[in-house]
This record gives sequence, C-alpha cells and structure tokens, in this order.
Amino acid sequence: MKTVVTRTFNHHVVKEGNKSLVLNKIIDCSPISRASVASEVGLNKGTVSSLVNDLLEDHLIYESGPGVSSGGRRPVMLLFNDTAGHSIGIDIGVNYLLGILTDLSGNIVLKKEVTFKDLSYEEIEAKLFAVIDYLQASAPASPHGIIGIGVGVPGIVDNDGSILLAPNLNWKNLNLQAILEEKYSLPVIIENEANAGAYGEKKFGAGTECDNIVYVSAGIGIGVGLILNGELYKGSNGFSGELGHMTIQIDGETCRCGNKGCWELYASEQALITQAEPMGLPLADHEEFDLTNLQALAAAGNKDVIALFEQTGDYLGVGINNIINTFNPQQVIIGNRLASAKELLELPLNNRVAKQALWFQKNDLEIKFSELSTFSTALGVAAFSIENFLQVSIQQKNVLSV
Amino acid sequence: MKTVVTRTFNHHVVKEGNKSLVLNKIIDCSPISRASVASEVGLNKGTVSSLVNDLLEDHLIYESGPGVSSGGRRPVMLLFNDTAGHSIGIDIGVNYLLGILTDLSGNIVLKKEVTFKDLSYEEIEAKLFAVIDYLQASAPASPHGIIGIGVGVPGIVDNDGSILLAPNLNWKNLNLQAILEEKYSLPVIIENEANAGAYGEKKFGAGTECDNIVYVSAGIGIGVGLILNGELYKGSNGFSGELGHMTIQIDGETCRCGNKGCWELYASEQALITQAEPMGLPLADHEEFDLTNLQALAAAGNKDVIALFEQTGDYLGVGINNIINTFNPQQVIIGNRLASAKELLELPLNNRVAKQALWFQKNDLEIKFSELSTFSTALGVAAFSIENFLQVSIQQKNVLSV
DNA sequence: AAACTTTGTTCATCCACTAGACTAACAAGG
DNA sequence: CCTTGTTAGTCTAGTGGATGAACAAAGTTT
Repeated sequence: MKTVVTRTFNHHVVKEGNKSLVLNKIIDCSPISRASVASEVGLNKGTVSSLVNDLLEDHLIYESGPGVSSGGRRPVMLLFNDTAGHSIGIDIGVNYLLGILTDLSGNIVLKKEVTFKDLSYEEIEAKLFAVIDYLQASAPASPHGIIGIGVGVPGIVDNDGSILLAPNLNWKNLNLQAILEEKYSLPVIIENEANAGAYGEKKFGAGTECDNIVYVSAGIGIGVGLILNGELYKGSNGFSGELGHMTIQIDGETCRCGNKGCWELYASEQALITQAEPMGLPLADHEEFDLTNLQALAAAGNKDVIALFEQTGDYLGVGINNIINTFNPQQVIIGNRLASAKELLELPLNNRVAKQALWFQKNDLEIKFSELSTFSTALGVAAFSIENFLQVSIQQKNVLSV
Repeated sequence: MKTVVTRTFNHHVVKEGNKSLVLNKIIDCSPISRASVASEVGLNKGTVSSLVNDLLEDHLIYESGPGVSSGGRRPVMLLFNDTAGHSIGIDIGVNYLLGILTDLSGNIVLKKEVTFKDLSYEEIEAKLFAVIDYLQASAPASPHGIIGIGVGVPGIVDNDGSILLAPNLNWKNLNLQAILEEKYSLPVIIENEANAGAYGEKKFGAGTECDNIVYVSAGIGIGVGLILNGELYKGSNGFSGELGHMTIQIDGETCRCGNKGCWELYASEQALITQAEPMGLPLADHEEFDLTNLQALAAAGNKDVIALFEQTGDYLGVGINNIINTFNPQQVIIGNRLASAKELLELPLNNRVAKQALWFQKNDLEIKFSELSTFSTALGVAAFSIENFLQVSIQQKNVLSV
C-alpha cells in the first residue's frame, strides 16, 4: 500500500498559510495595526481581523493601547507576545555545557554554563539534566510554558535526532532525542553544532535579511552550517557541512580521518595548538596550550605567535574562498572559538580572499565574525523549537475545529 | 512605498496547487484513472473530476480507451499529452552548438548539431538563429506550438539571464535572453551549462528520484550544478558551482584565474591536454591534442596515456570527495566531455573516494557518469521551459476566470 | 438474473476569503 | 460646538472551491 505523501490544498491550508503571514508580519513589524497588516500583507481587512482574533485567543499576540492617529481613528496596536512561552537551548561543547532560556523572540532570559574535562557520557548527561532542570524550574510562568528543548552537539547527527558520532566527546550511536523526550515529555531537537549556529545567525544574528549564509564553526575542528535558499540544508542523511575534511593540499599531512591535507589541519584551534607546541613558548605552571593563552601571548607581543595566527587566518581564507566559489553566498560568518581571535585573523583572511576570489563573487559578499559570540549554537537550537512551536500553534486551531 | 512581495493564500492558490498535484500524478503514473488519482493524491473524487476537465480543455492530458476492470466499471485512462507543445533546448559549447526539439516529456524529436572553431559572437549568433529557425520550422503541429527556448552556455549567467562572462567563447556582458525574446517572441531562459545539466539529470536522467544531486560538468574546465532540496541552487547572484576554481593544492600551479592549485588544473580535459603535450605522443598530421585522440591512444594501449587518465580520475576523486563532504548528496553525476572516458576514469575515481570518504557518507551514495550523455545540458534547458509552461498553463485558467 | 464492485458525475453543504457597507473614533476648520 | 473628512475595525452578503453522499453507469461474480 502506498501511503499518501503529498499534502493536498484546502481551506485549512489557506487559513494556516495566511495566519502564518499575519503572525510573521506582526513579529517583524510590531507594534502594527490590523489595517497596516492588511495593506502590507495584501489580505482583506476582515480576513486579518478574523485571523488576529485567533492569534489573540492563542496568546501569541496581544493588543497594546491605541497608537497615534494619522488623521482618523486611532489604531489598536498589535504586538508579538514574546513571553507566551520559553525555549531551552543547550550547547554541548568538548569541555563545556552552555544552557540558555529564551523567550519566543530569542532574548536570553537566563543562562547557565558548566565547564568540565574528560567526562564520560553518564557524567555529562547528569550535568545536562541538572542544567535543564534548573532552567525549567527558573522559567517565568507563561501561557505555554517551556515549548521545547534543543541541543547542539559537536558531531554527526542523522535525520532522526541520533548522534552517530561525536569524536571529541567519544559518543557513538546515541539517541539523545529519545532520552530527553522520555524524561521531559517535551519536543526535543538535536542538531549539529554548526547547523544550529548557522540557524542562530540567520534568525537572531547578522544574517536575518539573507537567504544564503555559510556559517563556519571554527573550534577544535571545523564544521560548516549552510542556510541555502532561506532554509537549513542538511544533505540526504543530515551529514552536510563536513568541510573540515575538505582537501586543500593533496599531499599534505595526514588527518585523524585518514585523509591528507584536510582544511582543519591548517585552520582550526587544534592546528594552532599543534603548531605552537614545538615552539618552546612560555606557559604558566600546569597549563596546557589552548586558544586563550595563545591569544594572551599574541597580545603580549610575541611575534612568533602573532605570525602563527596570521598563517591560520590565511589558511582560513583558503577554505572560505572555496566556500565562496561553491555557494556564492551573501554572508560568510565565522563562529565558535576562533571567532574570539577576530583581531588577529581578520586581516590575513581578508587579504587571502581579496587576492583569490573571482571578481564577480566579490559583490554583495560579506565576511563577518559572529555577532552572537558564544551563543550562536544555543540560540540556534532554541530557535528550532520556537519555529516548530509557532507552526504547530497555527495548525492546532484548525485541527480542533474539524 | 513597500510593494507586496508575499503571496497570500486564497481559492486560486488552492485550485492551482491541486491541479498541479493532479497533473504531476498523471505525468508520473500515466495511464491512470480519475479514481486512482483521487485515492493516491488524497483528493475527493469530485474535485479530481473537475480538475481533470480543466486539464482536458487545455489539451495537457487526454483520455484513452477504457482500462481493465478490477471487479467493477472499467476506468477511463488519462494520459499526459506529451505532444501538446514542444521545447527548444540549445547547448552552446566552446566549439559546437547542439540544438534539440523535445516534447513535453523530454523526448528528443529532432536534433541539429554544428561544430566550429574560433568564431566571433556574431558568427555564432548567426548559427544559433539558423538552428532555432530550423527546429521551429520543423516542429510538428501542436495545440501550444513551441513553448519556449532554453540556452545553456559555458559561462557565468546572472539572475537576469545576462551572460556576464564566457571565457572560452570570449563573451562578456551579453544579454542573450533579451536578444532571443525580441527575435522570437517566446519565453527564453539562459542558464549556465552545468546548472542546466544538473537539472536535465534530475528531470530526465539518473536522478529523477533524488532531492540532492551534484552534477560535475567536466569539460575544458569544470563547473558544477547543484540540485539541493529538490531544486536548483544558484546562489545569491547565480554564481554558485564554480568548483573548478576550488583550491585542492595550496602551493600548486597557477591557474588562469590567478589562483594556485585549482581543481580544474588537475582534473579537466584541458589538464589532460596540457600534460599530454610534452609527452611526445604520435599524432596524425595537422591534428591537435584533444580528448578524442587521447582516448584513441589509450584504447590502442599506450601506457603513458592510460596512466594519465588514471591520474586524472584520481584527481577527479579528490574534488568529488570534497563535494561529498560538503553536500552529503544522494548522487554525484559526472557529465560533459570527460564522461565519455568513463572506462578509463571510473576505477581510479572510485578508489580515491573509497579510500577518502568519511564512512557515514558512503551509505546511499551513488557516483555515476551521465546517462543522458551529451544531451544533459540541452535537455536541462528544454526542461526549464517545459516546467515554466506547465506552471503558467495551470495558472492561466484561474486568472481568466476572475 | 441477482448481488456486488468500481468508476465517475451531480448536488447540497461547508469554509475561508473578498468587497463593500457600516460603525467607531479621531483631526481640522469654521 | 458642530460639521466635514479620514482612518480603523466590524459585519454581512456573496463567491469559489473542496467535501461527502447519493446516484448512475458499467463492469464482475455467483
């Protein structure tokens, strides 16, 4: 038996679509009157009134006092009800766990960060539960409560929310989505950290106006999140964006993935550390090399370290140039740990791109460092939940009224 | 003033959407009865009947004799009216011009090929007009006649149909779309040759079932066409897929684009020729090196040439591996001139990918050589016109009835 | 021949959008 | 203060298209 996969069109679809148009208009332009929504979206005034009433009933929007008159009756202003619910976003890093609670506009109302080192899955899971419990308990009261949990992980996530592999955490084949949904009875989304970061930047960061954004998450390794034609591109199985293992030097050094000359051997935090180690640099007792103390050394004027950053920025540029040739994006956003070294990396990176990029690619192209700083991923996964929640909220009314 | 950009939902949209579902079902499954369409698409029988009547009036489908009974009244079978119109597709290469006339299913009814060398734009334009005139004049009579002209060119085409640059033809800033629309008063589409090829494979070739396809057009240079999430991805300005200039060897040779180590320096027809020239190979009088005589030499058992092809296949694999890591596609299709050397290239290419690709990328991944052989591009541009025509046909009725 | 199946049409009903009338609320001018 | 004009929002009748059910048409099975 072939099941029906296509979605047919009927008045439910029409209403849902228009409701979504109205809601998005209010979110983007609040405060706004019914009349303005109608004229700007292109719907009839009556239609808008009716849809607005539905949205009011769902507490997704609210009316504020009358606005200013433009020569006639004063309009009733409509606003998006930011705080009708809250979303939990978790960013699990190699040695930290960042949890945030956001309202429906992505404003961070609460954050909780834990750092650790070399923990087992069970230990990290305990910390994860603790953070979620804390955020859930501390969330302000609201009509819809916690509307979902999103988790970003540094690894390969398939389309079912299973973490196939998180090499730096030593996780394999872990269905974190099922575990969390079971425990919290809430919608849960697990997503690759770079994909989430890209979505975060698209929704709340530098790229709100753009349809084609490439987010380069440069940390210990390099992952890439892709927003193409306005939506997240995940590939057939969810494994797109593994650009850290793009070959940029056929006969280069061997990578832990088994290949030679992978990009992340040249342009990641690990690359910096590996190259710094044999340099005999001064370090405080018991400290290991990491980005932070290398940045300190550079700030102190150590020329070797500065040169190292410049070299890394140049190599970042090589890969980003490949990205530009591939995607012709409007924005390339560099995020994750290396984004904090913007001052050291930006100039050599831009020089490389200026020298290499094909002339026609340079128009309208922006290369930026993340605006959301360390929150891109957490905000991104929180945004996934919000997006789903709003979509379902708009549908439900129709389903119930059938 | 802000113009209305969003499209609101109303009855027309519903009807248009359902009509499209019905038509596509008939195209995919013809012959098929009204009853089957209804149950498989999920629409009411009456709705389907009404929409089918519209489609019959437009000559987009037709009824054949009754089908076989399955225990009741015999169904009236519906078929897509292939020959309700014809589409012209032109593939302009560096030294050839291929024109085809197809029916609405992409069957080639007529073809006309011209070869040339070092012609000016004006000379090529004359040949282009001649081919179009010939195809137009020879097209069988049909209710809708010629429904559009599509042209694929080896160059950079922006979103307005202007050819910004076709380096191997020496064309610059040429609005071929305007020229052809003016002359023929038909809808004209100009598209990059690789993008068109990708679309051709998606519509009529190996990739009809796949949503994520990467088409590698390996000719004198390398261009890549991307089908992502089921649709052609063109980038913000239409310049995506310039993967021929992806760096795969940072300190490699210098390319004509000014950069070093570009992929097409290692894995294109030009790469083969450049490497073959100093080898002192035997050639017939007055002949220059090209793919054809190199293939002949390889077929004759020349070990140096065979090794050259193997090396090229290996390098093709390097870039394709980068593509796999980037896109996690279901299919990678190699097209254009080098596809004809499948026997020589396939093994080393597959070896390289087998050795390099990350393990989780290998599932469900197919690497193929083009099924449509030299027609990918011409069929692709013809398909663009067909797609547009069908979409407009479905709309028109609604617009008229307002 | 009678009973059952399947196909396709017809018709009354429902739902959501639209146009336009209407009410409410305001500004400006005499 | 009242009148005129303008804008905001509601209300109502009308319309288009999907739906479900009844029905006619044309088969098969027993």
